[in-house]
Amino acid sequence: MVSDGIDRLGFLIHDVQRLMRKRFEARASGLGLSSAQWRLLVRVAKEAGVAQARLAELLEIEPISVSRLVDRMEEGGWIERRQDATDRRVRMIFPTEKANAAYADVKSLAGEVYEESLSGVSAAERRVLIRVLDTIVQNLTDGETSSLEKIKNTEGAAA
Amino acid sequence: MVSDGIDRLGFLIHDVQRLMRKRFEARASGLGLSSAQWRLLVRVAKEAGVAQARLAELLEIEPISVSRLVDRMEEGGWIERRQDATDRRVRMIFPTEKANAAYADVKSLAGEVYEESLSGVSAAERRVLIRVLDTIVQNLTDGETSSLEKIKNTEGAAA
DNA sequence: CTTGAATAGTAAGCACGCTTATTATATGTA
DNA sequence: TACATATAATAAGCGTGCTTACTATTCAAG
Repeated sequence: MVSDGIDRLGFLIHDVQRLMRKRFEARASGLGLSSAQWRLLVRVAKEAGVAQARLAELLEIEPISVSRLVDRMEEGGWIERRQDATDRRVRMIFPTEKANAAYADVKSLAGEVYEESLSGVSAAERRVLIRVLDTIVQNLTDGETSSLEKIKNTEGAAA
Repeated sequence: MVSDGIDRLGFLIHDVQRLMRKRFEARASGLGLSSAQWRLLVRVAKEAGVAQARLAELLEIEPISVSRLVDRMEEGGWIERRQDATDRRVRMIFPTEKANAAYADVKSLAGEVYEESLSGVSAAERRVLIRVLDTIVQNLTDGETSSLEKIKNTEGAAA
């Protein structure tokens, strides 16, 4: 137990997240999509017309962060804001044709990054990895379940 | 293989990193140390007098990021810049007494966050987790080994 | 209907990462 | 020695997250 490596968990997770994001963005740089934009796009693709506030819940970031992310993605031609007819406070978000066209490409690109990441890792180890990461998310989400409990986050996300 | 969850790896890693950072910073908020500052402090504690450029290598961030992080940490009274006598370009970084005093506390605090994260995860699963994460770091670090190969990153980091 | 609370979105300003460019200093070679 | 190159640190400006505070709009209670 002296050196099980758990004391490096934070550094490890941080490094893995950083390296995966970096590699993804290097691959996707030709498209002009960052990983944050890709995460948002996945949600919008599955739920066209979603309101920004709902996106903030789904992505678990603050509404203001969605606001500015959507600003840049609208400028980039990835999404489109439309007024809701019945509630004038709401901006509905739709993917553009450009986004729909890029979707499959970027998804398979993300898959490539995952495969490169997991080179030399057995199927059994992969299952443990995913299960443990799911557990960590659950453990750390308890206690701030207020706005999250209603989110069905388990329907296969793509990246 | 249809639904092994690997297609969620990026999202999972991202979520875990975000949640762990958030919880750590909530705990450490009383001290005024962010997780980025804590990472830097761990390095400086082990290698007092290290140059900023070396810190950038160790932390695997850009020198300019170190520069501004060090600015804020100097303002916060965590570290101190000193001129190198033999090379006037170099600023050597030293931890302050305040940093040394807080070190053990923050380290055990980080350990608490890890334990909360891994609640319900067996010792065997923890070993797999750490080993797989190490493998991912290795897989994704290959090919950009230019400035990293000389870094002994394996001497037990604390958080 | 009117008023007060809740909700959707944005603004301003900060932390921490980045790229690109600049300044100061060392170093290696003609 | 002198000049070209390399290195250490910083500046400027951007992306993506945050907190706090604001406006516009809707909804609920009286």
